[in-house]
Amino acid sequence: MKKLIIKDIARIAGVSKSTISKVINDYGDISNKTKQRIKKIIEKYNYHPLDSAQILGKRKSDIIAFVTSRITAHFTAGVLWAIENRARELGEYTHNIVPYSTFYDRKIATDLFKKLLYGKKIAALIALAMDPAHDIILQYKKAKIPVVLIENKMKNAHCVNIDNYKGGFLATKHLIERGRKKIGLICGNPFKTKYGFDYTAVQRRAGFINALKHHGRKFDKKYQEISLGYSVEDGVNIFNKFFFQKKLKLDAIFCAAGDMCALGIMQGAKKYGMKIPDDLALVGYDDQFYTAYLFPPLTTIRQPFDKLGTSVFNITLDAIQGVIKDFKHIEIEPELIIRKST
Amino acid sequence: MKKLIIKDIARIAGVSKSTISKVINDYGDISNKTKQRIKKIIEKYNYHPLDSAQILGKRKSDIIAFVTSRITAHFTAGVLWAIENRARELGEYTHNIVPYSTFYDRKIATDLFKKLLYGKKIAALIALAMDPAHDIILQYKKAKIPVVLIENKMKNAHCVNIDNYKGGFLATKHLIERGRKKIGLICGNPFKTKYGFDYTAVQRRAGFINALKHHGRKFDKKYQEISLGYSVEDGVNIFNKFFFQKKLKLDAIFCAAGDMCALGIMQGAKKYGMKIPDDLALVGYDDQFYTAYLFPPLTTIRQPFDKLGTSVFNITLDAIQGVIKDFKHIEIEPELIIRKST
DNA sequence: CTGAAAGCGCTTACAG
DNA sequence: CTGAAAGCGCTTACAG
Repeated sequence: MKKLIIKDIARIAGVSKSTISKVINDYGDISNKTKQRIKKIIEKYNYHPLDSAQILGKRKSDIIAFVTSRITAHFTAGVLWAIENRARELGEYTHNIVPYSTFYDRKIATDLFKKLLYGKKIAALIALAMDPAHDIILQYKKAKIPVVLIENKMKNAHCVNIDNYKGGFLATKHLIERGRKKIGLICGNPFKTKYGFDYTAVQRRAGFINALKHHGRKFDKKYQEISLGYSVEDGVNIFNKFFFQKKLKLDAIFCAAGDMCALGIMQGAKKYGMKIPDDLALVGYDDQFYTAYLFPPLTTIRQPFDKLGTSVFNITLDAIQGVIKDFKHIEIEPELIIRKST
Repeated sequence: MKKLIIKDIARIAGVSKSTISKVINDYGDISNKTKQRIKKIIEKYNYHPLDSAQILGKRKSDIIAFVTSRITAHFTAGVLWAIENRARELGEYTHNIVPYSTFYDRKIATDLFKKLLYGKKIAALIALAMDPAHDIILQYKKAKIPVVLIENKMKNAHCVNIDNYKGGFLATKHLIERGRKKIGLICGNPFKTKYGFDYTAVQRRAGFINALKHHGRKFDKKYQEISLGYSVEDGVNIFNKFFFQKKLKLDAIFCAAGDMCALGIMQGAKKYGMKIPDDLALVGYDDQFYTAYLFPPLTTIRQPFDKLGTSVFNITLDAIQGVIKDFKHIEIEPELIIRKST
């Protein structure tokens, strides 16, 4: 059984290829009778138009590319799932949202952005925690392909963030209100380097510093450590740095570098007999599912994936359809989840 | 700046489109000089062939589809990442492995399998924990598109599994050797229903039962509970069922339904003052990263993602290239990770 | 080693 | 409301 093509279906239905094409694409100017008849034939013969031929014919594709360093990372996976679900809900672009990993490699990312633009004619680009060159963003703009950035903020692109500043502020305020005096901060790299920097770290740190100020306290650099790996191991190392190298007497830590890193702090505390929250209050970031089941359960900042995904997908659709004039910049509210660690 | 097409590059280089095409595809019969010269021009002008035109021209695509219920689920994400990395290592099909979620919906899955076959001309299909109809597998066979199944076993397809029987056996044997007398089993649905069944549950359960037999014990149905959600909540409920409804005096549980469910058992034990492992030994399944950091750290069965990913990708490549004659059935060894919960 | 021409399977103005 | 024909941007026998 050879694969059927549009010509075959046309012959079977006794009409022209044009007519079949119009039915496939649901164009208006076909009599309802013909349309229904042909739809049945398509169904019966299990005909599927070859999408590369469609793309070539239409001079554009329906593909929305979703680019990030690692599509299977926790936060990313949550966002992607939310976007896919939103797409499915709306019945638009289901199975046409194609995820790409760049393996944390700038060169791969740059090449990919170009390939998607010139070699795929994608309908839109969604990029999570990526830092594309301005030049590339401009090429997309010229080609009229919308770019939606998550966890970053740039000109000539739509940007959706979970308000990281607010997350930092909320966490810190909470620790202050719990009566904590010496609060350590752990965050990703907030400084610009040639390899890029972590936009969320900048924001969360600013929230931390401003919450202190707001309560009449000063930020002391000594109380800050940077985690590049966001890992449990980083947490353990930083615990040692705080308490044994620097010999600080912290009574709280805000781990803006995420729950995994906070888990490392818990390991350290456990090992040296420090009680959480009595001796040390701890706030994480992300609300990874297992944090609710730790002993003690971890207070943390929840990032509302669903809202984020919905917002991103809505903007992407609007941008593709040209409904939006200006570039949108959206901040989504994070949520403080209070548990027993504070 | 309009997008450049092959004609433009041909004009710029002063050669024919055929020649450009041959350079792009690295066909042999081009003088090295010309080849190098044209490569430079392609680079300089940032030319990217439109892949849908290539697919149409070549009458086949380079896309390997990766289909599963939810590409962002824990196990899936691990496997996908391993496959992507293997592809990248080999420099083959990078960014051409396209993941699709079927949202746990059989109809969506069936439609997708057909669309990929007829509408995409994919090079191969990898499906994880999917249960496609035999009929569909046959359609792929006829079209000579290789199908590689992970976590399932069917005729006319290559199958790669992590030996779930062995995982069940190892876990149970370990508990017996720790001197446990009354061992409960929690697993996914091992029974065939019209919605399909969980192949891994069947295997792990068989391993459990046989390990008992092997040590002169009998399997008692009373000691078995089924988790359909693999969730913490399921674990909590089953804990109550075992100890309060059935009033069993278990001294061990093998939670073949995964670490999350085992986490639920730990919650239950914590709540009612049962000490792990003293009162109750516990073995999970999956070795999700956080299990090492629980109190106590969880003994569990590790599923070697990397080996699995590598094996799957190698088979897929071989099958595409037609190097394999028969359908391969591979079992990968799981690993018992002993921690403090047993 | 290189090029002219036909073909891949669709879509889309345009004419009727 | 329907169809003939040109076009999308590639590849590929084939001829030279």
